[in-house]
Parts: sequence; structure tokens; C-alpha cells
Amino acid sequence: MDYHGRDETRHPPPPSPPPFLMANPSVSSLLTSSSTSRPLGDLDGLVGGRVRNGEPPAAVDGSPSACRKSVDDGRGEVVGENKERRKNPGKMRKITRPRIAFQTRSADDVLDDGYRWRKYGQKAVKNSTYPRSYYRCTHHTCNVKKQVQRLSKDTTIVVTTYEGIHNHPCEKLMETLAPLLDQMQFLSSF
DNA sequence: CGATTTTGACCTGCGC
DNA sequence: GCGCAGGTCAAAATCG
Repeated sequence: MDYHGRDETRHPPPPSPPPFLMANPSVSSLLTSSSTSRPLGDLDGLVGGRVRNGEPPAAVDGSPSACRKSVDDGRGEVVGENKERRKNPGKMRKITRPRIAFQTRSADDVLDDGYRWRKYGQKAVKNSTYPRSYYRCTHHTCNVKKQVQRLSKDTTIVVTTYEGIHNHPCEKLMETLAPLLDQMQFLSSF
């Protein structure tokens, strides 16, 4: 796996909604994008319900857990940032990354946004009937993540939270544009 | 056979 | 300090 060399220290500007969202009528609401240091909490809470331990239903926010796991649990090996944390316990600063969350009305949990994602975890969350799924962009140099969760209140709504910004073009988009670009190059050669 | 998903264990942060 | 909840890892299973 390729978790090495992740540039977690960058602080890119807040992301704008993915291109597909712009023309997607099924997107019922864009939540927010900000960077605090509070956990996301459960998404049901996010849209009106209670967030963990009575916190007010907050907007989507930054992730504290980006700086995490430091041991190999006896099976694997210690990697990348984890080593750092081990060396400097408590010195690892909280890494906040731009996050953007939105609701979509869809039968599919995973909406096709043109990027390729690999699922790396699934977790049952409190106050929600449905589990939350965790995905990572499969592009080697890209460490964008997203969480997907269906609301228990309204099962037709899927909340997708993007974390980070893709540092590569959208594959589907490029596929679509490739012939056009070719043609443009051809024409401009005259 | 490589890529992806599943899933249980583990880690961290936070509230009490 | 303890327990809970969220987030991630990584081996095993599954898929194409």
C-alpha cells in the first residue's frame, strides 16, 4: 500500500464542489466547507440531529484524526507519519484539511464523480442505522478521502464528505475531453 | 493475478 | 484514568 510520503502538512485552499455537482440535480444541498479541529461527528447529527455528546449540530469540519495510528499492532509495519508521531508524542500538530460535504438523493451509496476510489473501511456510527464507508482516491499521488453515509432519517439521502483536493485531473473528464483536445490540436496546427 | 472489498482489531481524541 | 466513538490498518476474501 502506498501511504508513504503523504504531504499532510499542506494547507490547500478550500475545495470547490466537484464538477459533477454543478449540473447534478440530485444534489439536494451543499453543507459547508471549513477547517476546524473537531471530528465530523455522525452525519445524521450533521443535518439536524445530535452530534456526539450533545454537541450542537455543527457544520462539516476538519479532521483531527489525520494524525493517528502510531503502532503496527503486531501485524504490519510502522509507516510514514506514524513513525513521526512515535518519535514526538504529543508534538504532532493537528492537521486540518479542507472538507466539503453534500447530500445527494440517490439509490446508490457511491455517486460517480469521475474519480476512482478504493474503500478502506466501513464503520457503524452512532445514531445511524447505516454504516459509514471510507474511501481513498486510488491515484498514487493523490490522498483525497471521502466518507459516504446514508441518512437513517431519510434513506434516500446519501451524505458524501470529501476531504482534500485532487492533485490530478478527473479521469472520466479527461476521457471525455481527450478526443476534443486532439481535434483542437489538429485544428490549431494549421 | 492484480485490484478491490470486507472486516476485525487497533489507535486517538474527547468527555466525564 | 476510563470508556466511547470515529477513523484507519492490513490480512483475508472476492472479483474481473
